[in-house]
Amino acid sequence: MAPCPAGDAEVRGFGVRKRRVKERMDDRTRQRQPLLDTLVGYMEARYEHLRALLERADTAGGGEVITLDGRAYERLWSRVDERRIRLGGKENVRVLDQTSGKHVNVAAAEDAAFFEWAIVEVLRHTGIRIEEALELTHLSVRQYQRPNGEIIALLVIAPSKSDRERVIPMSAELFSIAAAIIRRHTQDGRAIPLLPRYDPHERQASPAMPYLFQREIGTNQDVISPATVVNMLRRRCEELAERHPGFLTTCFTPHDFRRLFATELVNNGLPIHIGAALLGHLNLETTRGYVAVFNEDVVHHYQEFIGRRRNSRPSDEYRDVTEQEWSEFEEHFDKRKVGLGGCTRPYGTPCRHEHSCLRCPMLAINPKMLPRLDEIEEDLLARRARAERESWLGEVEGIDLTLALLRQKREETNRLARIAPVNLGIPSIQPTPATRRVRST
DNA sequence: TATTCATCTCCTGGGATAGG
DNA sequence: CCTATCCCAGGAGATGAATA
Repeated sequence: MAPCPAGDAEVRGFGVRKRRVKERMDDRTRQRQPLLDTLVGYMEARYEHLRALLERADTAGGGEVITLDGRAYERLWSRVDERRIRLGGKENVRVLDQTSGKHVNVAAAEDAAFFEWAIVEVLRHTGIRIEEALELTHLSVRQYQRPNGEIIALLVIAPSKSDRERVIPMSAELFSIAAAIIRRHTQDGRAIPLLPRYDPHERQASPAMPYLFQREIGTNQDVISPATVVNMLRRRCEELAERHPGFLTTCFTPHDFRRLFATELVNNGLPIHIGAALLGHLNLETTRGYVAVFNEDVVHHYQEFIGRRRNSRPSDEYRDVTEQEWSEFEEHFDKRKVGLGGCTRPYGTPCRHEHSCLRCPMLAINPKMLPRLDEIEEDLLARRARAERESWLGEVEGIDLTLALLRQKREETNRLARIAPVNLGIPSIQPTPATRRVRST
């Protein structure tokens, strides 16, 4: 098609309309940003509540009333349950929620709540598109070894919009979520079931793969569909609206987490081209479009970044990430060294759990840290013996506490190592320039 | 602007349950 | 054991946003 001449009536007003659309999306993100923590907290609390309820209702007899977090539930028992047991199965754990008067299948509700929590966590920690999230498989969780021997967990995102796969380093939180999903699927010692997934865009089913977001609905094992996630988020936001007025007019969609992720990254000082690599954008303008929410901040960061780069390489603005920049990004991990090993939280994000390294999930999952734990234990035992000789009672108590945590950590590490991809025969990868660089066109 | 893709919405079907 | 009903996930078309 021939290009339209400037001033053509057909394109007049197009720029204005684009700006209005952009303003609407920015406003959407601004509205949701302060609500994110509430939503995340609610999802987590809801899962914890149902998990505890399942634990207690499972052992309760029919008619027994269970009180949990101020809510009363009556354990139900029906003829169907007896029939299921007679047929060699297990009864459904159902309760009557005495507050709402509704029947709840606790086992199903707990399972749903787990995956609801997990998908929200994955979306907000990775900023990936909903389809990419649902396409994550066991094989997407990889590791690669830095030249210094350190292992970094990576998430391989299959392409959905562009045709290039991308690899993003996993934060401690993200890895613990992935491990929780894998652990849930493999808790009875079986591998993650291989399932085909229907792709609504391609209109065809994929080959059978160990999808992470799959669950049992009735007798069917199915991969969770995008519509399910949308509906789930709407239901949860509606529930929250009863207590939190902010949710009365605001509902989250999966894509909102992506906008929030992009905004947070850039506001935390991550160079925009690395942000683009993490988000899988081919064009920096796209990333800028996502994050130009807090305008002054972003413009400031962006100008500063462009300015620095102009000084060193005046004529080459939209270039690939250089080896040096990428190493700098990687070296950031080295700056996060703590007593017991390495903390691989994302670039530019502060740790909210200061002095809690022993309980940090990232520290537990790296089996390479085990010999180091042994060394530390020896050291602690020696210090304890001395403290005891000198009758420093407070010190002995403190060391005992640390020792207990350390042993718990070791046990956890061994347990996780059995299910973590590290030991599942998944090959390590060295990312090639093709998989780790920003492409600017 | 053209094209691709995300989201919404409505319909269908299957599982769970209660009651006969 | 059968059937009615409810609930919810999945499928697919429609609509509009995102992207190149």
